Amino acid sequence: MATIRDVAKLAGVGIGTVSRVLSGKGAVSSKTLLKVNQAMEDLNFTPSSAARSLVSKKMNTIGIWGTETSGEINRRTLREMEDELKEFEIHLIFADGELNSKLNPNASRDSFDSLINKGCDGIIIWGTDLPPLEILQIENEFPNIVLLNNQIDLIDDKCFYFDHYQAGYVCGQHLIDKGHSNIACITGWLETDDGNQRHQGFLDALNNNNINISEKLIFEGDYTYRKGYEGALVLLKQDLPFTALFCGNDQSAMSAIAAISSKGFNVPNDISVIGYDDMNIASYTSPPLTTVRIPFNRMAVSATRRLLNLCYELELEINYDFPVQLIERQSVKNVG
Amino acid sequence: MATIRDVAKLAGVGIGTVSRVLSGKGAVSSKTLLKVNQAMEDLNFTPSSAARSLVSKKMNTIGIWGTETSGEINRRTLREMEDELKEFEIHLIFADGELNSKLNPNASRDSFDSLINKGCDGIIIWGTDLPPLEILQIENEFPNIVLLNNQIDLIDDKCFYFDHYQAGYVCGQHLIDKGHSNIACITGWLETDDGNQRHQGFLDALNNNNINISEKLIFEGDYTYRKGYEGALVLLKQDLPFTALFCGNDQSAMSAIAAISSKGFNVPNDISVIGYDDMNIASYTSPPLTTVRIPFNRMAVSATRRLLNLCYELELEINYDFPVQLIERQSVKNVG
DNA sequence: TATATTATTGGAACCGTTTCCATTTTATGA
DNA sequence: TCATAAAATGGAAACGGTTCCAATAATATA
Repeated sequence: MATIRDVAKLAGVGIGTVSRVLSGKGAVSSKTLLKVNQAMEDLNFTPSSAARSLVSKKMNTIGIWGTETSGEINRRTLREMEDELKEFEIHLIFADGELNSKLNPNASRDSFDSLINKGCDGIIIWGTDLPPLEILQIENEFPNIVLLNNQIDLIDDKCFYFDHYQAGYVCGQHLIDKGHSNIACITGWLETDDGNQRHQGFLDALNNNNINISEKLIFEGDYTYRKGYEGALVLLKQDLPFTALFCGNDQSAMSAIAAISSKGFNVPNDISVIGYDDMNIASYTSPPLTTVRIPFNRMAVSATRRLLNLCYELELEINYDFPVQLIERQSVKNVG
Repeated sequence: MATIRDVAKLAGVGIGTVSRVLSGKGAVSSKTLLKVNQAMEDLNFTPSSAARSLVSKKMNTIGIWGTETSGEINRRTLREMEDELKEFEIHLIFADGELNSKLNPNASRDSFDSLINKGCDGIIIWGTDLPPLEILQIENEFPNIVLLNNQIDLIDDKCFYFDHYQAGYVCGQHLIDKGHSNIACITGWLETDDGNQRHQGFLDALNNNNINISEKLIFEGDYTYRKGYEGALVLLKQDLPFTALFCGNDQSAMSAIAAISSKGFNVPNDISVIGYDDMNIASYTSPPLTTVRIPFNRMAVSATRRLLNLCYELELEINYDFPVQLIERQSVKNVG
């Protein structure tokens, strides 16, 4: 591997000159420029990123940590974040926590620390797996962090999140607007804040419209296909009829539809179903899914930019407001 | 940030001693060990990975490149690969090529090169976006690569792939075994080798059983939900009746089912559908999807290990054989 | 006790950049 | 033509580790 000294020797110049050519900063005469470029080409020179990092104290790498980095919608997001980084020649390093971080907090924290030890310039903390106090503590000695899908008042300017309460409310209101009053629900994962918020918003929409929902028609899910399917079967077994079902995410909505169909009911004629997320596939389920679109990508891009600003003294434009949008397809029927 | 010299000074020892403690190699007396560890703790010392890389010429980072890194099944895989690396404190860096690499080969190659420039110790090339000749050329000057879902004879020991022909054959045979003889098909993306192979296997199964398939009942898809949906509608419009449909992947199978249902037909009573991949959701579609399971994770883990062996002179056990498995659920009906 | 081994230790040299400053070259103006 | 300012250049020092070897301390052996 050729070094800057090899290049300098071949071009007959000093190493300072080569460095100047490399960085494009500092005066270099045009004929020197030519010689140096030629030498670089001849030697197939690539600057060592390790040496650069050593002196610049920048790794040009940011980490992303969390357990929410699975699932289709999230992967799509990752790609957009990468695009945002590409321009600045920053790379993305992953460290997923354990899948069940609550059960094994040490392993999670270890994988987080590995990102710091690696020397990442900044870290995106995705989700709510770390307790707020621990995050504040981290932020104190390592300020280059940004929270995605999480909120802590003291560092609100580093937090990017949705109004899940609002989105849940919109879903509840939509079902009511369509004339439903016997409504069931398969919640998201209530251990998570956002799962709770969307549930609360949904509940309050019913409340404000003086619609009661029986405890028996609330099934506690966890965002998985499995729980969606199970949940729908359980709800169907109650002797309380319902005409509409709100699901905590599209995945449970899809498998709930499958369960409902398997029992001989029709969606939306017998039961309307509304999802949450607007995954790619939501347009192609049978029937196509009415759902609420969470502009996750735009949010992730803003979080990425905020971190870029933090790490590299940039001033990229960022956004803190991510309005939610109801997408009407065919899984909710008007029972006016 | 404390350096090794700070630690040495505080502990009252030489830097060589600190380095020995750090690496655990070389003799250190027990009381010195104690002093040094204490000093490290007091100073909150973390060795600089840049400095380490500079001298060791190892980045402890491997890259993963390709356009196939989206979609549910693949993200799941990524997590397993990470797990494999964690043990050796290696991190994973991403560089997705452009989504349409064929349309924009330069951008793809750029993102690949960025991984090399970054100094990754090795690279996993995922998919068939790079022409074989180009890969061989790369391998020549940068031997630490491994191919996932791609095969090139000359470097077969670095290639990890399935027998998609075999899997396609299994699907065709299964439909025939179930008594179907009027069969339609929504292919995978035929621009890709694996898309072609599974299609060819499928066709040969029909051929060997003396079953004809009309050109009109072959719809060229591309693995997306959209094409699955469109394709099913197009096939339904032909005046050729069919009782079974083979889809190039589960995603198109799912949306094909949605399209078929939307036209008032029932799966599997009117039309049987068989998918390909066995995604998570395949158990929760309506009806649950009969499909062929591709043990992608196991393959990816082997590829990762092969690369680990290549980069760090390890001898992890690897596997080149990944048999495919038919998963019978309820989307294929016996028309005995 | 003197000598040969072996265990520990310190630190110079090096890895490949960037930064900075002193020096040399070139251009400018009177 | 000469003084002066501006442009271009070379290279030492620094970044923070690892490696290696010479020096010293501890232990074993005769």
